[in-house]
Amino acid sequence: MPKVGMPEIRKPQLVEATMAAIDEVGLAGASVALISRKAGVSPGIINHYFGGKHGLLEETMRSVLRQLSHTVIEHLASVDKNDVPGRIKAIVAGNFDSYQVDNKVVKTWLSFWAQAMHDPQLHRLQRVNEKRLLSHLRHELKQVLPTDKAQFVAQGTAALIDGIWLRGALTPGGISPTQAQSIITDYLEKQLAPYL
Amino acid sequence: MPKVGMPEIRKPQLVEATMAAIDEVGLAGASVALISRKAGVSPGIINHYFGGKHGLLEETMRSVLRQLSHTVIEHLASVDKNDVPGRIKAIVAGNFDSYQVDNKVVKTWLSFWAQAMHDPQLHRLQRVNEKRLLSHLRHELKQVLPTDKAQFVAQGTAALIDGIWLRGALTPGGISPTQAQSIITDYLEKQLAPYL
Amino acid sequence: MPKVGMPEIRKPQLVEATMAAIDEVGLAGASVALISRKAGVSPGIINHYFGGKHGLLEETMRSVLRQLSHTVIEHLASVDKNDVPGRIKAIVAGNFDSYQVDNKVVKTWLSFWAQAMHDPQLHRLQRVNEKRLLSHLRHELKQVLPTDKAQFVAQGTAALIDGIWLRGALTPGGISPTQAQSIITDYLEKQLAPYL
Amino acid sequence: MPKVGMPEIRKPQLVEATMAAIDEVGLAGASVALISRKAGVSPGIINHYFGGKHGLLEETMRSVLRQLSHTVIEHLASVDKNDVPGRIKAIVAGNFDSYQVDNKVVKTWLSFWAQAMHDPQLHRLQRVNEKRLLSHLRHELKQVLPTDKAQFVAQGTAALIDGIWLRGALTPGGISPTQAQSIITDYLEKQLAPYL
DNA sequence: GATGAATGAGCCTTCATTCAT
DNA sequence: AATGAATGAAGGCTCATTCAT
Repeated sequence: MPKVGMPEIRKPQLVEATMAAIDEVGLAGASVALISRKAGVSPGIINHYFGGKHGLLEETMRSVLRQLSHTVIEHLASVDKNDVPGRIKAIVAGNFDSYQVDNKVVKTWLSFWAQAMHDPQLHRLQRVNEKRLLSHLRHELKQVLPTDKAQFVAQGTAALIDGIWLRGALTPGGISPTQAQSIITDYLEKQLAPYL
Repeated sequence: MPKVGMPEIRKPQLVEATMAAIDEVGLAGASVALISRKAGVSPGIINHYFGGKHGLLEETMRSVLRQLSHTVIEHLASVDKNDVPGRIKAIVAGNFDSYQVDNKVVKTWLSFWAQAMHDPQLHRLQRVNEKRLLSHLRHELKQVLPTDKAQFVAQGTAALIDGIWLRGALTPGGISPTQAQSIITDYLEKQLAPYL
Repeated sequence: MPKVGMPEIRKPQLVEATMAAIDEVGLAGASVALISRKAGVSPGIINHYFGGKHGLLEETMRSVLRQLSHTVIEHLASVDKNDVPGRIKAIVAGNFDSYQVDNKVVKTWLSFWAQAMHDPQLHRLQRVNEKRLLSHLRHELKQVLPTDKAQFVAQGTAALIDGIWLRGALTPGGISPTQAQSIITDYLEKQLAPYL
Repeated sequence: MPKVGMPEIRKPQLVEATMAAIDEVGLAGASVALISRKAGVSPGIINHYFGGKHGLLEETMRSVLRQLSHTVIEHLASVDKNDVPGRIKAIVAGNFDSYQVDNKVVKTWLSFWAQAMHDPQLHRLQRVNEKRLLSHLRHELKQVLPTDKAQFVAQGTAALIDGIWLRGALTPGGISPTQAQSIITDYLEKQLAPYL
C-alpha cells in the first residue's frame, strides 16, 4: 500500500528548498544535490516528482507567481471597486507585500528573470506575469483616464514597481516597501490629479 | 621578441565574444570553450589574459559599465550646466543610448545583475554603478529642488530607468528608447513643474 | 532502497587500482581517469567515496601503513616476550614481508614518501609510521641495552631497514628479503653481543 | 654578433632554479613557468637550452650527482691510501657534506629517486650513482676484508647512508651529519675490528 | 639569443540523471 | 515511494611546448 498524498507534501517541500538554495548560493549553485539535501530527501526524487531539475525550477517560478497573484487579489478584495486610486495602491501594495520582498523570494525572482531570457518556458511565465500587472493597472486606470493615457500611466507604474524592486534586490537592506509606496503613490497622484 | 600589443587586441576581442555568448546561450551556458571559440582563440588564453573565467566576466561587466559612463558623460557634455531638465534628459538618454539597448548588452547586464547577488566583486561594481546614476541625478536636481525632494525624485527617476530597462529585457522587440524617454520626461515635468 | 554495502566493496577496489596505477605509470601519471578505468568504475565515483583524488591517495597510503602495522604485529605475536633478538628479527621480518616487498607496494610507498615532503597530511602519516618503527625497536632493545644505547641501535636498525628498502626500490630484481635480514641480523648480533 | 658563453651562464642558473622550485613546491608543482620565473628568464628558453622540461630535469639530477661525486673525491684526496677506516669515513663524510644535506638538495634527490622508478633515463643515472657508492666502499673494504665480507659490509654501509638520509628527508630538522657519522662509524668499527 | 603570446591536450571535479534495490 | 550508488559528459584550469617576432 503506497503512501498517499505524498506528492502534495513533497512538492512544496522541494519548491521551498529550491528557493532556500537560490537564496544561499544563487541559481547557478543550486544543484539537485544541494536542493534535495535541504529538503531532506534523496536527489533521485526530484526526477520522480518533477521529471527533472527543469521541472522543479519551473514549478518554483510558478509558485512565486501564484503567490504574487493571490496577494494582489487579496489586497484588491478589500477595496471598493470604484476607488481607483485605492485599487491601484492595493496592486502596488500587493507587489511589495512582506512575502514578495522576502530576500529569498526576491533573489529567486531575479534569478529566474535573467534565466528566462534563454529559457522559453520561463520566458512565457514571466511574460504572462508582466502582462498581468500591466493589464490590472490599465483596467483600473481606464475608469478615470482616457485609454491612451491609461496605458501610458500603467507602463510608468509597472516600470516603477519593477525598477524599485530591481534596485532593491542588490541593496544590502533589501527593499523598503514604505519608500516604494511613497514614490509610486506620488507618481499616481500627479498623474491622476487633473482627472479627479 | 614576442608579438607586442596583443593584450590590447585580445582583451576587447574576448570581452566582445563573452557578450555574444551570453546573448546567445545565457551566462550559464557561456562556457570558456564557447567564448574562446567565438573569439577564434584557444581556451587557454582566457587564463593567460584574465587569470580565469571570473576575471573575464568581471572585465566584461566593467566594460559595459565603462561604456555607459562614457555615453552619459558625452550626452551631458553638450547640455548647458544650468539647463536642469535638459541635463537630466541627457542622463536618461545616455542610459537608453543605442549601445545600451543593444540586445546583447541588455542580456549581459541583466545576467550580471542576477549573478551579482552571489558574487561580491560583481556586487561591488553593480553598487557603484547604481549609486553613480542616483548621484548624477541628485546632483542636477538639487539645483532646482530642495535636498529631500531631489533625493526623492532621483530615486523615482532611477527606478523608472531601471524598470523600463528590466521590462524591456524580456520584451521580444526589446527596449523602445522613445517610449522610455517619454515616460520619464513626463515624470520629470510633473515633478519639476512647481519649482520652475 | 539503494545497493547497500557498496562502500566496503568500492573503497578497497579503488585503493588497489591506485597502487596498480602508481606501479605502472608513477604517482604523477596516476590520473583519476586511469585509476577509475583500472577499477572498472566511472571517474566520478572517486569523489563520491573519497571526496576527491587527494582523499583516495591518503586512503591508499593509510592502507599500506595499516598493512605494515598488521604484519609486524602478527610477526611479533608468535615470538616470546623475552626473546629480544627474536622480537627484533620479527619486526624486521614484518618490514620485509612478501606484501611489503611487492613491487607495487614499494613503488607506492616511495612515491608517497617523496610526495609527503610537500603534503602536510601525507607527511603526518609518514612521520607516525617512522616513529612507530623506531618506538617498536627501542621498546625491545631497552630490555637488554641501556636507554642511550637502545636509542642508538634502534636508529641504526631503522636506517638499515629503510636504506635496504630504498635501494631495493630501484633495483631491477626488487628487494631481497633474505639478504636484508642477513645484513640486519648481523648488525644486531654485533650490537647485542656484549650484553647477552 | 651573438652573445657568447650564454649557455654556460644560463644552464646552471636554470638548474639552480629547478632545485629551488622543487624545494618549494615539489617536483609535481615545479612547472616550467615557475622555474623560468625563478631564474628570471622566459619559459621558452628551457626548450632552447635543454630541448624540453625533461632535459632540464635530467641535467639537474646530473648536477646533483656530479656534486656528490666531487665532494666524495675531495674528501678521499686528503686521506692516506692505506688508511681503510679513514677512507671509508671520508666516503661517508662526503655523503653527508653540507651541500648534500642542504634541504633543497635532499628534496630534489628524493623527488628524482621516486621519479626514477618510472623514467628510464633518471633510472640509469640513479643506478650508476648507487653502484658507484657500493663500488667505492667495496674497493676500500677489500683491502682488509675477504671479498664476500667486503661486499656484505659495503651493502650494509650503503644502506645505512641511504636509510639515514631517507629518514632525515622527512624529519623537520633535516639530517644530522654528526649522528649519521656516529652510527656508521660504529657499524664499521664492529665490522672491521676482527680484521685489524 | 630571447621573448611571451598562443596552443590544445589533459587534468580534477561537478552535476543531472538513471536504475537496482 | 524512495533511496543513493553509479554514470559520463562537460566544466574550468594547468601546462609543456611552439613560433612569430
